[in-house]
Amino acid sequence: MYCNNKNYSMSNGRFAISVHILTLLASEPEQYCSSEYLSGSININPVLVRKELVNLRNHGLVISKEGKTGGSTLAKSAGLIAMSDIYDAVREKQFLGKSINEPNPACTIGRQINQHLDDLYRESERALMQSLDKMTLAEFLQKFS
Amino acid sequence: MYCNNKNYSMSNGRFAISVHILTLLASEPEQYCSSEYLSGSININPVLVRKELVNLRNHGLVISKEGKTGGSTLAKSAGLIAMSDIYDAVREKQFLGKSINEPNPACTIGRQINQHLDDLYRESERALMQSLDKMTLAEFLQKFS
DNA sequence: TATTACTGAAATGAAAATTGTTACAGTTTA
DNA sequence: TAAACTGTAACAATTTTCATTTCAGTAATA
Repeated sequence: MYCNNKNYSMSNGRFAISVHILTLLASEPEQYCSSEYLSGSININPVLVRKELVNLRNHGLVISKEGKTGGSTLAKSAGLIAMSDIYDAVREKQFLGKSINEPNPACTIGRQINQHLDDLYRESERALMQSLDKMTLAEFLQKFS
Repeated sequence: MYCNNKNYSMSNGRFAISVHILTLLASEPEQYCSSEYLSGSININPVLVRKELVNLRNHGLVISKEGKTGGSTLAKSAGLIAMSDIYDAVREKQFLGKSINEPNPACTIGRQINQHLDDLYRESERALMQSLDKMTLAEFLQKFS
């Protein structure tokens, strides 16, 4: 849908942070939550929250409003957002990673390994996505008592 | 089986590097390959290769021999090594990651999110492993012409 | 219309993680 | 004893991640 390959490299906290943001928004439907409020629960800097919100917005998961009383809210019902949508929004590069350096093209193995890793990753990421398809944000929220 | 949580944090190139190492070893059965040779194909520092070999050895995937004519070789037939075994060897922490900071325990969502993320990760990682189970190192090697 | 409370975004810095390098003791072969 | 390796530590360089500051722009509202 949209891809901002600017600064991030799919990795650490981004999925967790986006899930956290969206869960908070889902728990306060009809409300616009400020980045300050969100960052208070996640315990990270509000500017980072706003950066994640840019991405979630670009992927059609949240809507933001500027100005006083501004903030963010879910762009659609939590029942219509799957965990795989969130994964898809934060995903970049290949989830199992590649070596930073180019393998040796003079070597039979080195010359082809990235192609074959790509194939393997594609297949296993598909399995991962299928699993993440099974839970919606609404179902995830229900776990919180 | 074994876990060396010393310096690494499951992430980027390690899976790819370990697959590369093992593919090279599988392509030269009956031989002990030096870390120099392996690093030449991967295009990384031989010391890094030796560090990965420590891990693969600890997980029972390779055997190494010291001294002149030393090097490493597969500990078992490539047909008996699944990609999931390699994933398992390099895996650490949670593959989708957590925020570095502790979420706010005073918040209903913050207090429980890590527990629920754990559950989600466990389930989706199981799906990933099942997918990686399907290919052996021998099958992977066959793709190289 | 001035104030307040937000977002959006850039720029910069600090901290952490990753990768590279050097060095050298120990092992085995010949 | 020399040569060619492994094993490992220590440290440097690089890259990535996360935090902070700052400020322009927007919208509500008193």
